[in-house]
Amino acid sequence: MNIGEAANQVGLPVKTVRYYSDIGLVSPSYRSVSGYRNYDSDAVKKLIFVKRARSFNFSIEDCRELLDLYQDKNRTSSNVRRIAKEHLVKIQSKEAELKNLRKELTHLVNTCAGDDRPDCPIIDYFS
Amino acid sequence: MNIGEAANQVGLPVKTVRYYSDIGLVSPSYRSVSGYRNYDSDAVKKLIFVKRARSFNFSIEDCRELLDLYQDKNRTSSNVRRIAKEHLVKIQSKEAELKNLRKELTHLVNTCAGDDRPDCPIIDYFS
DNA sequence: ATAATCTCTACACTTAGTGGAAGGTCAAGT
DNA sequence: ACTTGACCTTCCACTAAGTGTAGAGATTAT
Repeated sequence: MNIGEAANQVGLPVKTVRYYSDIGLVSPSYRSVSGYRNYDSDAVKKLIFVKRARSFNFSIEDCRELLDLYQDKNRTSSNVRRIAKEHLVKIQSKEAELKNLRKELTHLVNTCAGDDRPDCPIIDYFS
Repeated sequence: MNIGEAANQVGLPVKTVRYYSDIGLVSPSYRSVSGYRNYDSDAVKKLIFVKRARSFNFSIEDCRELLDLYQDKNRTSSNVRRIAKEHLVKIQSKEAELKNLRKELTHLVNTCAGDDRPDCPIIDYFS
């Protein structure tokens, strides 16, 4: 199928599928004589795989590695687990960071009167 | 003082301070004849202000707005509070999203044996 | 005078795409 | 056969917030 239908089936913008093709993440199964990208069901599966992995915030490079493992019949689950765990650590630290930010900012917002006077603890805090 | 000393006092890389100058966020107080940026204590204060606001993940454009309010003696704290609250909403939704990701991924990682066999619930989940 | 350090501008690169321009292709309708 | 419209192609520019590097000029120390 052409890129439009593939993108439609997967639920990604055509532009994104073309981008994945450009960077060699998911290549079309072949090109037509006139240069049209053609995706078979295998390529579509890879696109879906990448879409899911991306929805977990795995980077493109992570996806590349996971995709390799996905296709590798000799893979070991420990490899996949390693990537996932490394990613988990990043997510956890980002989550903790945001939690702190949220707490501090909530406090500042609650302390700020938010009226027509110029006094503002938020500004003061940053100054 | 020159950019190096200013950057040092503020605790930002020289590159970043130069960048802030380039985008007109914090301009040096003047330029020397030879073109060197010169930062007075007022400019340094602005840099510190921006550094703090950035550490709260406020975008550059937010910082621009906050900086305007910081300098505006006729400001109302409600303006500042509005920006902060909008930002807080973004932080909260991002935090919630990461929390979900973390939970799901934790589950997947825990379910995965991580041994030398190819069976992997993480890969399965993405497929 | 010379070497070391500091600064300047300008350009490229990063992530993961998105938007648009200019042009080629394909199927359907007239 | 011709045209229209939808679809496809490549290429370039843009996003956020800087960072890295190159080449050149300025300042400071020896």
